[in-house]
Amino acid sequence: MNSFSAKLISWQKQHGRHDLPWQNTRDPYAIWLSEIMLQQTQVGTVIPYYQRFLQRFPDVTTLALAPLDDVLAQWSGLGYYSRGRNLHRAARVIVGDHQGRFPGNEEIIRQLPGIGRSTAAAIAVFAYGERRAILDGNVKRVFARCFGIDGYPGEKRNETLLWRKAEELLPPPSGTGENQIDGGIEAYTQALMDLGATVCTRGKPKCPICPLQADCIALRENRTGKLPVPRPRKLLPEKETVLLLLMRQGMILLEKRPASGVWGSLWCLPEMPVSAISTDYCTQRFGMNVQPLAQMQPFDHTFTHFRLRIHPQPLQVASSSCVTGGKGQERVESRWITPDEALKVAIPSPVRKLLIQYGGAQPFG
DNA sequence: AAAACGGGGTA
DNA sequence: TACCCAGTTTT
Repeated sequence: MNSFSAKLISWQKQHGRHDLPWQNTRDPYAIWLSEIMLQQTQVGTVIPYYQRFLQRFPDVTTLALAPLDDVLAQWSGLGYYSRGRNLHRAARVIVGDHQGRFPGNEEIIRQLPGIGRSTAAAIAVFAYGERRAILDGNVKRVFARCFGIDGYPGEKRNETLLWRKAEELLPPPSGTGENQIDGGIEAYTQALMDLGATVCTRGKPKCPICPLQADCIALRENRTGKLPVPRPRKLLPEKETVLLLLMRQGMILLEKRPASGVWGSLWCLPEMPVSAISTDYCTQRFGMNVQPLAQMQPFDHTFTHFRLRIHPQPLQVASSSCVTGGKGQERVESRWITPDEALKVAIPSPVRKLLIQYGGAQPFG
């Protein structure tokens, strides 16, 4: 047992998290679900979704047989809907290609959609006790500080180094040592995650209570604030758009976005160029007679690659309007829906915010 | 306003 | 393989 893993395992037993809903199970399906939900989403947010999801889809077959729309409805509000789509796709692969049994080892797990190297390793560790290295954002931060790794961890060279570290530091295979602790790989893996989430945090790390404080290069050199080094900055282009809140008899119009590009396949408010005049635009595009309603504040939504300034435009649709379509448009799927129902389908977060905000300010309709 | 975050897609 | 992309929250 090397001292690094020994320290972490013993820390985990005393100070780690032990009562998360997906701990204390060996069901690979439940563990898989938790790992996917935990990508890019914090524990506290995940828990209620995780429990609801498992109730509705208790096993992989139930999930595979369900319509995608039902899956995305359960996912609604969690964001990153491609995770939900991949989850559903993977469930169908498991039922179609693996007789409905969750793949029994890391190599096969990793071939499923939505599962990369780190996620596959985490599932294999917690479900099967396989001895595999994980390397998620938390682990990268812990390692970058502890070993004083200079340079952006996403860079190829550093990433290779980090993966090598991650594998070297694994507790030794069970059955080989005298002080082998049972469940070592699980406790070790959980320790790395918990340490990154609760102690070795991005800002204000709690170094005085860290089990690695004696080893940590960043701490010794007073560089915890400098490591890991941030991703190189790029200038963000700015774009602007108008989102139309078309109201008609208490319903609002949503459109399905194209599968590729921003907000792919999500339900969204109709978009209009800022240069257009809303009344003209709606006549042309939808064949609707509309009247502008109360002004709303523009706000920014930041993507990784650009900043989008959104101008919300509420519009009252004359009930006499023809609502079945305008001229020359490709057929985009669209639906009138009550704002309450809209919040239950897969919508991007700025649209969600807008609906909540508008619903709070005005009674819909 | 910046940083993070893990996987997918494409050249 | 080496890029670049997407979507959202936290700090």
